[in-house]
Amino acid sequence: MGISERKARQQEELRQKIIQQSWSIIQKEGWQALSIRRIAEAIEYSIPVIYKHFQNKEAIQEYFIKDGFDKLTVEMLRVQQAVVGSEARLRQLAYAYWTFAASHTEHYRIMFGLGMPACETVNSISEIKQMSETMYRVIEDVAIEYQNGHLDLHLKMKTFWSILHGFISIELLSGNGIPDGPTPVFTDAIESFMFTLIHKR
Amino acid sequence: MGISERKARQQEELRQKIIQQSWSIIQKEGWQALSIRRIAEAIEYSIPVIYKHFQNKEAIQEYFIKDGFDKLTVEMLRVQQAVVGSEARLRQLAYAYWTFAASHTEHYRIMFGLGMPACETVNSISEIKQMSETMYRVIEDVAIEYQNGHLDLHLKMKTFWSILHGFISIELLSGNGIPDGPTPVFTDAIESFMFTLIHKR
DNA sequence: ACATTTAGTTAACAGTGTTAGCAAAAGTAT
DNA sequence: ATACTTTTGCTAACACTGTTAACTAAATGT
Repeated sequence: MGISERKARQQEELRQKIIQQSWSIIQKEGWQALSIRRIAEAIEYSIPVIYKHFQNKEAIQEYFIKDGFDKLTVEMLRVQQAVVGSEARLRQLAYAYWTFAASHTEHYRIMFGLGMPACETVNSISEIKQMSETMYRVIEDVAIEYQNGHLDLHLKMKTFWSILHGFISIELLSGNGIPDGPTPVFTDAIESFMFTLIHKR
Repeated sequence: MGISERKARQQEELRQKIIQQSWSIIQKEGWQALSIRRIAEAIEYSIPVIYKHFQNKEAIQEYFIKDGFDKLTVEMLRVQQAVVGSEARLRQLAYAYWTFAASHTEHYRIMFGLGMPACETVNSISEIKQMSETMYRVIEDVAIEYQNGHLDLHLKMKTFWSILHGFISIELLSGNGIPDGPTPVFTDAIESFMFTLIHKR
């Protein structure tokens, strides 16, 4: 009875084909250019088959948002392995975030564009939760190491994320794309933030 | 020869009607719901007349973006009159920014959504320039008062704006709308920033 | 061999931005 | 007042968009 397995496999392949062809269109011509018809043409199937794999176009966007946060989380965790010390790890986290936005700008735009699929809040998307929890843990490590565990670390995390995203959005606004490496202003802000984590007052 | 004046006046009225009806649709049903046909219906004219006043839909969006930055600038300047002292004025500026985003959330979304009309960079939109220059001057006043004029104030301004926008975007992400008044985390971040402006090191 | 499920199709609906071509009204000149 | 010109606005269409109902043909189960 390997038949249904094969079918399931083929369906999964088709789903992947939808995803990868969609991504190819997005990379070449931007999210704007992605339409159901273009996808159908690219995968060489008729339009309605797409709706067998994604409830609607919003679901495709949602997939890429989740995928983006997944990749960002993986990247954050990866760079940490290369370095020891909670402080250095937090720095690395910030740079990984910047680098992700700089090298996957279109993806970053989709993730944070005003088009956040309605109903769902940030807490209901587990991929975002994972990302922010990864952030939280690294911040926590720094605070604990310097005996500042009494700080409201969730608020600290919010602040950290706001700084990261803030700088990147303003950079995005200026049109010239995001510089490859973190700018001095950015690293300066990160250092300032770390200062508030490390030193009591 | 008051005829052509009257015509110009009527055309201007029609343009205003397009703007105000568009805004009414946006407020009631969001930017998503705004279509040329809906506007045409609302102003009780046929579709092509809209193209006499705006080159295309993007131009309408651009109008609202500029309008938004104008209003934000006005608001920033207004709140400053109520208070004396460069430090207090910078604080007021930050609160005005927050309040604008909180009370005109849809407008703020349009202004910063990934849909920034292409070609134009932040420097080519004079309304954005005005806003950021208003910001700059207040920051400059603080720096000068504390004899920190040697700082790169353009970078300081970028940092300030990044903080403001960063916090608001993250707040927007969480879905529950922006709290009416600035949150403690936000004011804390603003105070930290002002600290770096005031104290030498 | 027959019935049933499933995969995939065509064709349509209702909506979008945009524009070419035309009619009518308004203004100008004789 | 008549003829001409410009302005103003409309109808109708084009080329798209997301989405779905209804159908065919193939694959599977009995």
